[in-house]
Amino acid sequence: MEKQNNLSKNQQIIFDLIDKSSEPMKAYSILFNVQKKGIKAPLQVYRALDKLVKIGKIHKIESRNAFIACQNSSCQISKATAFSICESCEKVSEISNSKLSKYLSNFVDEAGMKYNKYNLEFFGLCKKCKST
Amino acid sequence: MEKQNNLSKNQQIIFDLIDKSSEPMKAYSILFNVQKKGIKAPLQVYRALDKLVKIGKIHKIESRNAFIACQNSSCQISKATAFSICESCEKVSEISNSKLSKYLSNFVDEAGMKYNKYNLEFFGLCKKCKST
DNA sequence: CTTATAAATGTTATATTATTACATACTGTT
DNA sequence: AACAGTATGTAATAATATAACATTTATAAG
Ligand SMILES: [Zn+2]
Ligand SMILES: [Zn+2]
Ligand SMILES: [Zn+2]
Ligand SMILES: [Zn+2]
Repeated sequence: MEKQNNLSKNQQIIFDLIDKSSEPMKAYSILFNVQKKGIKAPLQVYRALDKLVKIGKIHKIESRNAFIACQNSSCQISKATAFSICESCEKVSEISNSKLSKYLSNFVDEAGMKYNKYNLEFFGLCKKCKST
Repeated sequence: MEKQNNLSKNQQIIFDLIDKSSEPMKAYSILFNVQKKGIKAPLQVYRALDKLVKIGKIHKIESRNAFIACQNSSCQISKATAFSICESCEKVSEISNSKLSKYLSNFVDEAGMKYNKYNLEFFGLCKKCKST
């Protein structure tokens, strides 16, 4: 049986906004967009973001300080994330490649250490930007 | 022939500090530590950091907003970085594993796209923290 | 229903990280 | 000397994130 994770009011408002956005959203942009719904302070946004990240509904793009909805219903664990980022238009997509995730999840470093979590960000030019 | 990259005064001061630090340093901690050497403003620090990152002498640990000296003289390109981060003691090491870097540099996503740059951060418990 | 506990909220203030804007100086090349 | 590129100095401000404290709501047990 799956874990239930019903979102609270603020969490739902903020998740809906991020989920319908076509690009990663920054915390203060989120704040601006939900003020009409009664969320007035940064902390209310950050608290919801923290929770949503923890349960894997969204991910943080660390190099951009921005948040994107999980595109990959199976990575609710939020422990193994990979993204492609266009350095020209800033388009971000979540990479869902089982070979890659297996390779990284099973990676053992020179000291024999295994990791329970990783975040990978690839940078390059997206199709559209490459062709122009 | 290699590119020369002589560091300027501020760049050298800041690189030396980061290089001799046993842990990643944050920008304002760097600022505090170099004030006696005449570097007084955040911008002076950030400018030196930008340059040092660009030439690959240091790397930014994105998830920590901190900077670490490159441990791997061969990655001066600063385009292919991988780190292990202990979630308990925050120890960070640069991973130098040619199989991993080849795998990631050659990675092609589902859309056939190749990337010229990546950053990978692994999280877990270091040896010391695991044993306690 | 009552009590206990954890999770979520509201609010103010503040800390931390990073950039804009503008003036000046240094370095190497022609 | 003139030029271009890089680096510096300084002040102000923007953008990102957390601390502290009071209150409320949801969940589960007794
Ligand atoms: Zn995901
Ligand atoms: Zn693009
Ligand atoms: Zn390196
Ligand atoms: Zn540790």
